Amino acid sequence: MKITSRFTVAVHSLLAIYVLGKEYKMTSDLIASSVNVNPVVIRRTLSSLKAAGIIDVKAGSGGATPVKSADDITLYDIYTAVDCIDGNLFNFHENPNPECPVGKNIHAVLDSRLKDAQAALENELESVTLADLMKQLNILI
Amino acid sequence: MKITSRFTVAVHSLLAIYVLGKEYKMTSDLIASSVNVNPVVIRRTLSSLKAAGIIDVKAGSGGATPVKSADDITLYDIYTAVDCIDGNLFNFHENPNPECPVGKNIHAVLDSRLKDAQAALENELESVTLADLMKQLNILI
DNA sequence: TTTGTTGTAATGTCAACGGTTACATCAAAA
DNA sequence: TTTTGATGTAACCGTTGACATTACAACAAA
Repeated sequence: MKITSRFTVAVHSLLAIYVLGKEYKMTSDLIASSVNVNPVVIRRTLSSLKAAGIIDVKAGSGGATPVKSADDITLYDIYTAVDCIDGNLFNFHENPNPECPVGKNIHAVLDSRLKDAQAALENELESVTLADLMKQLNILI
Repeated sequence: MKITSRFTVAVHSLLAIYVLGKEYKMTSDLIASSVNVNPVVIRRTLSSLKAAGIIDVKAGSGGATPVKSADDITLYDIYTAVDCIDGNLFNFHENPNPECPVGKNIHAVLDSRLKDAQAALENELESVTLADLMKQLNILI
């Protein structure tokens, strides 16, 4: 099972907006042609990023523009903005048998371990900003 | 998106086998009644764990038994045994546009960050053994 | 008012998961 | 040797979520 590509699409879109936005009007069509997905997918992504206060999108006249500073946007912010995961990364089987000593205590034993693992992932995402990626990207361009 | 419950089902099953195995014959039916899923789901899980060399399952006479020491089984071992993920945790959109400066370099910029995040998750799973969980469980029983 | 764009609903396809039935295979006890 | 109780596995189903796509209303600026 994988984390939805909405996440990498969102990161890609933001890089496009923040890096190319001065030169071009960043419409959903233009971004879509860079990411190589349907423009509607981009509009949905931008809608989430807008709701999270990361960018602004102009209906009518068109174009997405930065709101937050790239230094203040972490990969974790993007990951939560596009709703990769609704709470728990790990699925847990429902209704373990409370009559069984293992079933009765499985949550007590396992829950915190799963939370720790998820937290490790999310902390790592938290440690990277969009500005970090832009620095790297500007060297390559 | 979530990591399949095969993982927590496998951990639950192993705890049952390692903790209750001395007292009971651990058949797929018995484990299924503790986990509260269909016995076939358990048989599939046990089959994976057997292929990974963690347990032995006796066809015919029935019952699952430990092979590896609980100290030598990490949550990561279980996670890989049941194939939660086939390589990359993060899905990446295919074919970003190589004509675009962002599309051309998105992998160079993002891949290592995603790998780091995934590694953080997996290292955390690697740091917990089945024996750790058994210790906790035995206190609660 | 025309034009280009965004917002969003609706629909279709596809893959994965988990549930379930069915049955062949197997090993040990009777 | 037959019976019994398990496992191994194929087959099929229903559900869910992702992503693609079409369609069109709403909108803002030229």
